[in-house]
Amino acid sequence: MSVVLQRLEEALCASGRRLTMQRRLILKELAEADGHLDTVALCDRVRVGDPSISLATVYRTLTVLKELGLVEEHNLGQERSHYKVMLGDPHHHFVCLLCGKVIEFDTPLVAQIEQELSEREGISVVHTDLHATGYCADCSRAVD
Amino acid sequence: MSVVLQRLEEALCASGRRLTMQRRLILKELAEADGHLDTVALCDRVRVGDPSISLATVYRTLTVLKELGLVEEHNLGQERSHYKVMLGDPHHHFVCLLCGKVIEFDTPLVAQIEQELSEREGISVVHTDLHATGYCADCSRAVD
DNA sequence: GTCCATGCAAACTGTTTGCACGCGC
DNA sequence: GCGCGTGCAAACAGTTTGCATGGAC
Repeated sequence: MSVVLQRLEEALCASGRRLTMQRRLILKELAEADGHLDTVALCDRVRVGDPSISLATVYRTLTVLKELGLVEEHNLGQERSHYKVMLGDPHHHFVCLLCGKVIEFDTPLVAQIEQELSEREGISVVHTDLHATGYCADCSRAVD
Repeated sequence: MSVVLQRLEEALCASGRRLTMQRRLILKELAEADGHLDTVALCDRVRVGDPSISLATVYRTLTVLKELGLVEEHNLGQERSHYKVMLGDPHHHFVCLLCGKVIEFDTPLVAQIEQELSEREGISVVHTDLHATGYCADCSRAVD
């Protein structure tokens, strides 16, 4: 069992909520997903373990996880919301305007911006979210 | 008539689309709104000028404006999408978590990030939106 | 045994679309 | 006059919720 899954389960129990089989499966898939999952994709993967799990349960579990700050919801311009486990390094997103592909990246320049901003404005930056849009390599070629 | 409104109307005409009364009203409200507007707020304001304008028209017009790159859609975690006119220099936002104050800023580092990202991933970045949160100078002092 | 969590289906909300009419060009 | 743009209402998609049952504690 991965350490991420373990931490998710512990946090859920610590909040006084019950660790049901459905939640266990949902946490497992979230922990194993390396990228973002939307609600339907998550539900599909969870149903491999138990086909009777309903989409409503997935939504309710995600709501709980958001409340606990264990998971982050992103609206990247697509039809459905995407969710990602927040344990791990912060990162940013590039979304292709044509095919919707999401590329995650991180760069020390963001920290540099935060520092510059803090000094210039006398503010205290807690979190920075960078969202780039454009055309991915494949779609750039297709346009030519 | 503001220069922003004028540029919006010109851009719409230049794209070969018709400048109807409804679109005129929608562009006017978008140009006058200093902050972000969601679809319903925009429709309400437009209906002051003409109560018969439908929400569908607002959505259709916003879709056109998005296609032309005149307006940007933001999903800031709220129920509805927000839209903002994109004319003028690009800039980014810092929002104070306590008092809600918004500080607009720009930094060459963002362009640097775009370039780095383009080269590393082989992508073509069209637009980058940076959204920082934290505590403004006043609120930082209040917390101490 | 208590009561939270679930499955189901229906309700809800934001957004899109089909259609006939009307207006910009 | 042609054809895009509009209003209306219905359709749609994602998400939430009411209710009775079942399982975690």
